[in-house]
Amino acid sequence: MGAFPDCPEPMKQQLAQLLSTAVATLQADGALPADLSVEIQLERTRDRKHGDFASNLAMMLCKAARSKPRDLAERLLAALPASDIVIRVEIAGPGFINFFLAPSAYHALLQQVLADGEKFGRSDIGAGKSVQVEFVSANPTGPLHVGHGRGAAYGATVADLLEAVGHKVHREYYVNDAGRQMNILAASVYLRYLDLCGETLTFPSNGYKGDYVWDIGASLHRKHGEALRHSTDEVFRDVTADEPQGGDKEAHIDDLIERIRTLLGETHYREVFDLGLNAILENIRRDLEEFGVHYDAWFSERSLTEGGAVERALERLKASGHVYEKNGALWFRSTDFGDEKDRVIVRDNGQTTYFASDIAYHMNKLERGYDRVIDIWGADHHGYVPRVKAALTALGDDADKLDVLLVQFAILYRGGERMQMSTRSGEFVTLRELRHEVGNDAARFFYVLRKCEQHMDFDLDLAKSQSNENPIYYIQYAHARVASVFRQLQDKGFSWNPENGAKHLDRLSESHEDELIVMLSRYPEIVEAAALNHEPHQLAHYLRELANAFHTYYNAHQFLVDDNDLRDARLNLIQATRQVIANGLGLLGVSAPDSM
RNA sequence: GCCCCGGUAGCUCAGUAGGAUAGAGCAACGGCCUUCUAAGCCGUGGGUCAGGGGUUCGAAUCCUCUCCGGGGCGCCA
Repeated sequence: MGAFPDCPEPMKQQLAQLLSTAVATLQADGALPADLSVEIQLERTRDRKHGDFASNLAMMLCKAARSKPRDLAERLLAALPASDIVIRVEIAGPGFINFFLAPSAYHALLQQVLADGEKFGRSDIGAGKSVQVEFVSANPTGPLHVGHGRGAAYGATVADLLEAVGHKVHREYYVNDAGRQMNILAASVYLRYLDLCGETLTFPSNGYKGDYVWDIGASLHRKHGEALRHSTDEVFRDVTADEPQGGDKEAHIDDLIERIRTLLGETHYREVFDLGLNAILENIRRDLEEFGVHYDAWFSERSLTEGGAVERALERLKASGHVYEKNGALWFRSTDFGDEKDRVIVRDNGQTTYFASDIAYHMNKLERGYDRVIDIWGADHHGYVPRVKAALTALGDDADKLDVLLVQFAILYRGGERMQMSTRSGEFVTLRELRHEVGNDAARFFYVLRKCEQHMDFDLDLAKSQSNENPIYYIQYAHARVASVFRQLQDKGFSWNPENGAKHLDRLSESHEDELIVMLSRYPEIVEAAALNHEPHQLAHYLRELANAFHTYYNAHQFLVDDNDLRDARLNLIQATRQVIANGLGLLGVSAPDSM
């Protein structure tokens, strides 16, 4: 443990070490095949009658040993080296090896929590490996809505967890600042501007209808007055009819974009475009920042095109021989790599597709030398995974370095009715509204309470009306209660002597105390599992259990007792509890208040 | 049609790379505040783990089929 030379190996690792020594001994004796590679499995027991940790090792190896599980367990037990932290080992059931830990092991752990403080639970098992995590990356065509919130909370927490276990994490937002959607936004802004100039027009059915588009149109008007105004007749001349008028909504908006572009000229058009882009991007940035979601980089899609990266990616693909021309377009033969069909990378009109940019982007990510690259996408993009991996493989890159984590939708209900989440129609609940309604803490916690592949039903009315019953308050309350106890210390004429407490931890003999200490000792294992499996919900659930153990203890026993030794020992315990809750909530981006 | 995710208590969900008698919250019911914050605690009831078949010492967990729900299958991004 290079980063923390003072802290002993976690209990679990120590026990695993004992078992592997025993296995090696049996292998030397010929009781087990020498070439057998053994993976030690140890797990927390569900019932303390079975000790603290259990291993199914004997049952796993009984075939290789040509022996009954219980017999093998006996031999393993005999070969087990002595250890300070183990008080007893038993064989139980079909052949489980159950470890009972010494109280001193738990007492040492308690002191370690106090000594490590906010570092407790962190580790360096990530060994400094670099990981890039890209998440949210919503198109800057409108404010973030509650659907994006899940990706934001999940991505931020996964990133923080990975950092906590020793990875070097780079958080990135991919800004889709090129492409058709942004042009539609620019056109929408311009049309709202014309409206404010006094023009009468029918807004395209495919335009962005949200109120924020009016706002951007208004700031365009403030800046330029009527200088950019063109008559409705001029703008809509020769434009394909919109769908409600019996035409084609896609052609209608595309024609409008071209028309507006021509009328404004490239400079002014770009100005309108950038005004929309920057206004929305700034809004998104602030929103995420307020949500406790921070980025190291905002990566522009346009920079890929302008910097020649797309061109370079296409050249490399061509050189790989997996590209062909058909119907005037350029295709990538992704079927060579298991994709279900080939994909266009340059359209017949000469424009590169979004996919082409994405190939260039992922090429760029790998060129930056990360050990791992994690993309967090909405589940609706799942079909996209094979083609991106196919492209990386075709480029000669290691596609296995890329992990795509798919986050299922949060389905929003209000008044029992399902709500649509369409940026285009302007009908959506923004992330900001949600944060204001239920608070940042509750929102962050709620989003990571379920594993990412689980669909999420989110009843807004319920979240609002029951905000006091949200589990987050239960956890925060436990933290506040500890703080409150310490505030009461002086009022009662006591003081806390942690050194004295450390000397009398054996006074913590109540079953509630025992259970709480065991819960605390699990924390490093939980952080590790949550990080490596990208499952923040494990930490969220753990914290609830920890809070439960604390509340139960709180109700059963008085901490501020007259007995100095017992009082100090109990204060050590609850201070450690407070520390672990604060650390865990911190990793989830949730505050740990001292009073509520 | 093909692909991805899900189906566990009335509701919302956990179940740790198969492990010992299936858990929690909410909802329901019954208790606990002259004592460190009752946003709390204690207790009760509630389940053919969607269904069939298979794999093995052992399956909610792995394989397979069926049924149900959500999403995806563009020269859109």
